[in-house]
Order: sequence, then C-alpha cells, then structure tokens
Amino acid sequence: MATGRTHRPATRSRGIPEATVARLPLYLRALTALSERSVPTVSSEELAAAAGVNSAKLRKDFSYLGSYGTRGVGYDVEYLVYQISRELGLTQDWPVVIVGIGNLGAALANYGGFASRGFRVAALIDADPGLTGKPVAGIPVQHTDELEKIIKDNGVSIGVIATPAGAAQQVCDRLVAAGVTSILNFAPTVLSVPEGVDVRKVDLSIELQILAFHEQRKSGEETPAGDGAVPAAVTPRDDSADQGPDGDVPAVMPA
Amino acid sequence: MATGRTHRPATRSRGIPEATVARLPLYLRALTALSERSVPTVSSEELAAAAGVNSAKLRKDFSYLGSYGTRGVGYDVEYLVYQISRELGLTQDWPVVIVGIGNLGAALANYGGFASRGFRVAALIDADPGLTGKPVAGIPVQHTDELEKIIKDNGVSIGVIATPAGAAQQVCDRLVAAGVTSILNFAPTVLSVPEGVDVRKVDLSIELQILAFHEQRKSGEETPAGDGAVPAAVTPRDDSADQGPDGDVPAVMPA
DNA sequence: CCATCTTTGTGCACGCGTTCACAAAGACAT
DNA sequence: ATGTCTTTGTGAACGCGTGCACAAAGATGG
Repeated sequence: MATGRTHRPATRSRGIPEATVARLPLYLRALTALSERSVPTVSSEELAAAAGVNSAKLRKDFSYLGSYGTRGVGYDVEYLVYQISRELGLTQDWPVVIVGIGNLGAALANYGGFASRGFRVAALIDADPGLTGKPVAGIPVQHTDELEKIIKDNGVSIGVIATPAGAAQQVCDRLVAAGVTSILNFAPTVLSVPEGVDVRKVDLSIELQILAFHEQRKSGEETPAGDGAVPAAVTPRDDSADQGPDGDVPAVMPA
Repeated sequence: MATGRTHRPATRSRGIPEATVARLPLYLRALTALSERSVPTVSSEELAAAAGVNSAKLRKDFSYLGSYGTRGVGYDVEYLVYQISRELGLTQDWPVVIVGIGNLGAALANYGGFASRGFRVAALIDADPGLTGKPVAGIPVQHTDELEKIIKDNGVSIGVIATPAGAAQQVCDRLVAAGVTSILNFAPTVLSVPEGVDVRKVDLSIELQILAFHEQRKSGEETPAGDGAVPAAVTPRDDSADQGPDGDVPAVMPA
C-alpha cells in the first residue's frame, strides 16, 4: 500500500471515513470484473470475498454511501459501480502530470489503468534537456521550464512525482504554486506542503523493510529480546546499510 | 502508500505495534541522513520533524524498542540506526526475486535503494522467452521455468510480483510453493495465500482514486448529497470507466 | 553538592475502525 | 395474503492508535 496522508486531521469528508474511502477502489475493481461477466447482482458475502475483506465491513462501508442494496437479494452490480465511481469522482476527467521520466516515470506513463479510470496523462515532464521532445508512451516529454504553463493550460490538479529525492521538494513546491492540490509522491522524501494539499506516498523501500521485519520474525526468533549484547554504542557500526546516501536515492529511477 | 496486509489479525509481533513497524523505516531514513552529516545526537522533536510525524508518537514508538534515549540530550544517531536496522532485520542479507520484467519490473531492478538496505536482487524472472538472457540492470533475465530452482538455490524468501494481474495469482502460488513467505504485489489483484505468508500490495490505481476523491471534495461540493437524481438503476450507464478490462490490466506494465 | 533546565518515557483519555450479532426488510413460494 | 427464508443495515462492544501532559531522569553550571 502506499502509505500516509498529510494534513487534514482525520477528514471524514462528509461522513465517509478515510478507511472506507481507501477500500472503495477495491470494491470498484471487483464490481467492474463482475460487470464484465454480466453478473447482475452480488451479495455482500460474495463481493467481500472478491475484494478480500470482511462482509460486515463491506456492508458498513456501503452504508456510508446510502442504502443501495436489496435485502434478500444483494446489490445491483451496475448501479453500485456507478455510485462508487461517482463518489470517488471518477465520472469526471482528471488530467494528471508525471514529473520525472526515469524508469519509473516511463512505467507509469505506460500504465494502462491510468486512462481506463477517468485519469488522463496530460503531460510528461523532465529536467533533462536530452529527453525533451522524445516520446514516451506516445507522449512527448516536455522540459521542466514548461511546468507552470502546462499545469495552468490543462487545469491539472493532480501531480505525480517520480524524480530523485533531491528534486522532489522543489518540484512539489512548483506544482503546488502552479495550482496542483493533490500529489502522489514516489520519491523517498517527506514532502512539506501547505494546508489544503493532499499528499500520498508510495515507497518501495519501506514496503520491503516491513516485509523484512515480519520475515525475520518468522524465521527463527534469534536474539529473543536482546537488550544486552549490543555493539559499542557510539562507535560507527560495521554492519551494512552504509553504502549509498539513501536520502538521495531516487524512488525508482535510473542511475 | 502501499496498502494492506493479509492474514495475521493484528500481529503485534513481540509487542511492537504494526503501526510502529510501518514507521520505523521512516525514522531509519531520517537517521541515516543525519548520520551522513555526522550529527551525533537528535532530540525526538528534531527527528520527528524530519520524519514528518508527531514527537510524542515517535517517542512512544521508540519506547517499544527499549530505552535508547538520554533525557536532557536526545538519541544517539548511530546507536539508533543500528537498533532500528536490527529490529527490522536489515543487518542480514535478503535475496529478492522480481517476477515480471515489464516497465515496472525493470524500474524496480534498477532501483538503487534495493541494494543499499540489505536487499539484493537475486534474479529477474519473466515468462517471455524473448527476454530470457537479456540483461536488465546488469542482471540477465531468466525464464519462468527456472523459478522454483532459483528460489531454492538462492534461499529466497521475499518475492516481488510485477506481472499483469492475470498471471499474478499463478506466479504467487508457485513462489509460495517454492518457499517464498513474503510477497510484495504490484499487480491489481487480491492474492490468496496460505497462512503464514505475508502479502503487501502497492496499487497505483487505488492511490490515484483516493486522491481523486479528496480532490473532488475540494473543488466545489457539487451534488451536495444527491441521492435523488440518479440515472436509470439497472440500465448500463453511459459514463466512463468502461473501456479496458481493469481486472486484467497490468499493475504498471507495457502494453 | 545543589539547583536548574532540558528531554525522555509513559499513564491516561479519546476517537476511529472493526467485528459481532440481530432486527428489519423484502423476495419468493404457496 | 401469509409464512418462510435470505440478506441487508446498524446498534453496541471492543481494541488499537494517537496525542496530551507530566513526572522522572539526567545533563549542566555554579
């Protein structure tokens, strides 16, 4: 999962809990699959299984949207697809810019799911002049100098940052100044943004580290509760994690 | 952020809350940056600011690891880096395989942060015979047929799935059968795994949809609480979200 | 050695999210 | 029309996570 949001204490925006909002896309995906198989209705039990959640949770989630089910029958698939899409704001077109066209940026540009859900890649932006004009996923890369103009001309309000960490805050500031109010950040940095701007973060490194933690737990509980046998305190430790300046490593980028 | 975990009700593994574990990598990154600037100690206030969290939360998080601070002074940077690294299991080497070498898989393979934190890309695997042998990020791609052998020969316990959604479950099953017990899934599917296997999911599409929700909230509260004016219920709606079979769209993949 | 000042570690309260369990609602058969 | 059966919608209880606020710990200076 991408982690974290910034600001907005616990914005139960109109009564829809944040946790529920995070699951709506999951339901939507499952429902879309059912829709394609022309399944007319689903029970909360079936849909919950498809989405990988508890059926009680699903029903409570839907209850925040309204009473869209029929007791004894279940939910009308098409109707629910529409309601969730509308609730998520997916019935309108969202122009998006991707800044930082490295390996990851290119991967994102090629992402099929982008276009298929109301999102449209309005522009690809990179600071490397050598990239300017070169088409990626059929879209010519534009230079960072054009950033403000692109945002304004296209009415972009969602930006994706796929730059190295060192450039992320600067790019973020420019995006925000130009009018972007939602940011998806792939760079391994904590972005600071003014009130009213949403930031979501996707961090591969963190996900792997969390997995490693659980993995360590599983394979042998070595050093049961070792508070005693620690190496010299202040002296520079000799173990790993010392190589690259992690703070400057691109999220997922070329070298 | 990447979302979700599977199984394990709320595994407070040895008393360390899941929420805390998820923040440890954040602290570690901030600490590493300080370490590189040769800063000897930090207060909870400073470190919290750098990591983008509340200082009380940070102190409580650290309290789960032990009493590693000095009152009136703060925390010893090097010592804390070591303790967190150890807690996360980053002092050992974790061989990782990446399955599905499309745009995203390639991006992941090139990810610098991989190697710099105890993770080592042991192999790249793809089902396309045309890719077999071709080097990506300096590592030759191997064919899916070799999957089981690769896992066993290298003692791999962490697998990354970057395949199209349609192949994800099958790949997952093979990984698990071969001995993998932690999976980072980039494919937009709910993976079902046996007890004891951890799955974390990173889903770009979901992140964007969550952003869209908040974005919609911000720009004008149109249809204030519209339960009334809905389109024909069961009839196929005419709005967007109808194009691609979303369920089969690769996470972030070539066409 | 004592006073002061800084900063940690944590007890406590609060709120969100999850889950259970059941009453109400409606479909369907007779 | 009535009864049965399925499935929703939700009240209530519980547990986790967060943040406040403060006492204890220790550094530092006189």
